[in-house]
Amino acid sequence: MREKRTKIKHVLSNEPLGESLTVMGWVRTKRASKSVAFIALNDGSSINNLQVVADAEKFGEELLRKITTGASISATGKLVESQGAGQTCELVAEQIEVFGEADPDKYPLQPKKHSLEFLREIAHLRPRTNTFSAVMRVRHALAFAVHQFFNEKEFFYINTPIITASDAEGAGETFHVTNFDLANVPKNDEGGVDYKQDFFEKEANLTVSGQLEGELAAMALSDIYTFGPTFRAENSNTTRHLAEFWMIEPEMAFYDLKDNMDLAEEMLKYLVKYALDNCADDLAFLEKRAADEDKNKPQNERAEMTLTERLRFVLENDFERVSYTEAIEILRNSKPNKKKKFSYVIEGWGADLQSEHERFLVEKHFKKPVILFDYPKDIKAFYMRQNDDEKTVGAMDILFPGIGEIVGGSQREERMDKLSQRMEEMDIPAEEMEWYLDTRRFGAVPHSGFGLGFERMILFVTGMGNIRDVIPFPRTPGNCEF
RNA sequence: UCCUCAGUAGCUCAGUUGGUUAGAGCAUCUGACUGUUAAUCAGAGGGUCGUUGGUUCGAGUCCAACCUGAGGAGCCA
Repeated sequence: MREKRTKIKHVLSNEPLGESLTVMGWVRTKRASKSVAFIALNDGSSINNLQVVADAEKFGEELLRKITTGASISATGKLVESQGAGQTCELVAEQIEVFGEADPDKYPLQPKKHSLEFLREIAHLRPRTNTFSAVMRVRHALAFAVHQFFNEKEFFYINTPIITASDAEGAGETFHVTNFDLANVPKNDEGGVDYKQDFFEKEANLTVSGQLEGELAAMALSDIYTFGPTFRAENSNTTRHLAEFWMIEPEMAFYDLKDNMDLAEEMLKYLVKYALDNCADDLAFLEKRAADEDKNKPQNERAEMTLTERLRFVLENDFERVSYTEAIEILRNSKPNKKKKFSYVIEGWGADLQSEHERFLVEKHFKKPVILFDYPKDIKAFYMRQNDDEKTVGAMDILFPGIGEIVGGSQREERMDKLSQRMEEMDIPAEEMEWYLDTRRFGAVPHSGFGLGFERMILFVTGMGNIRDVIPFPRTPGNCEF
């Protein structure tokens, strides 16, 4: 029988000096001299390692040889005050068991800095690095905080389908779901694909948003949220797009656009605060990592604030709320616009904002998170509520420095006539969406909701630069390994 | 998908205007060292220079195509 193990996090925080205990984990490095070996052991419970001291004579060359970077061991011994600098306590091993060796000639992780690009190629091993274990712990904390936030607000967590049949949501290219033998796809009389013979007897795809189903639930439970995977078959190759990502989509009955913005801002701040309160060690590590990386950049590209300063700044300041119309005026009168520094010069009202414009507003003009609202209806989705000016809809996007759009939402059009008119104008096939339209036919109420890109949030909180490094196994065009 | 840049040892990189046997640091291995902190010191092994084709007496270096990666744009969360 093995002794019960203690997680290293608790060993380091409680420091039960003099007690005998067992720890288990993976070896980060081993430093050996003739008489004694020092093993830096990490079990993922914390960014910090526990130093295990192994007497060379006691354990012998054969055992110590197996203890290499990446090997997994169990060590039992007494926790004592450390004789060396660098740690306050250490475990003097009386017993060591090697669970699994890691051939040093083949194990790709070394006790040195690796590039994020290299680690992406070994995504199955990268959680064993400081950076990725820290990111994953923060990711967990944020996911937990999402549920806690909504639970405190008496929202209900609902699960919307991952496989859907309607392609009418207009949120981008979809992945098809089929049971067909692709080498021999059944055809109908017109020569098209005969979906009647497929598993669902109709065309099906992976969801691009849980919003429409979320609205159905909100029309009964008042306040709901979804938190699930989302799929977009867009050929996007950027630091902030994934083909498979996680999205949080609250939907609230009786909320207007302002209520919606209030909730989104409160939620983002709650998540940031939760991370600051609960992930201090990991954030300190990530802050240092980001600062080191910054040193390699030219002066003008370096961050003005450290990671935690940035998080506190978001927490302590109101987001700037500006209407699309005001934003266009600001942009039109801005220096880069007048000097034609923008690739897309703002001529007038109605233009879609390019990311250079969003960056200008967030990073140069306001220097804080910005909520843009009341967009022209022609550049937004069919379900957004039409304003009385007949030009704009009650949409809102939250823009974060360095990330861009982190939240996109709107007040939904609850008036049947307005909605069906808009659907017709935008060629949305109503016959596929009767179930959705029923919410407008029966007991329609004003309601609102938004979508928060979970990985984009993690990007902001961890200070990482590429969305592929904040999800364990990223799916992007041409990449579906692991 | 478009634009730009990159691909040299396990990793991170250097390699002059094309010119003999392609280098460094780290990692690995061997040895030294009574407590180290990405330990230190000494030595060793390790390369079809992304792929294919071309120019040339001669290509890591020049040209073309392709592959892979990164950054930016678009799409968006």
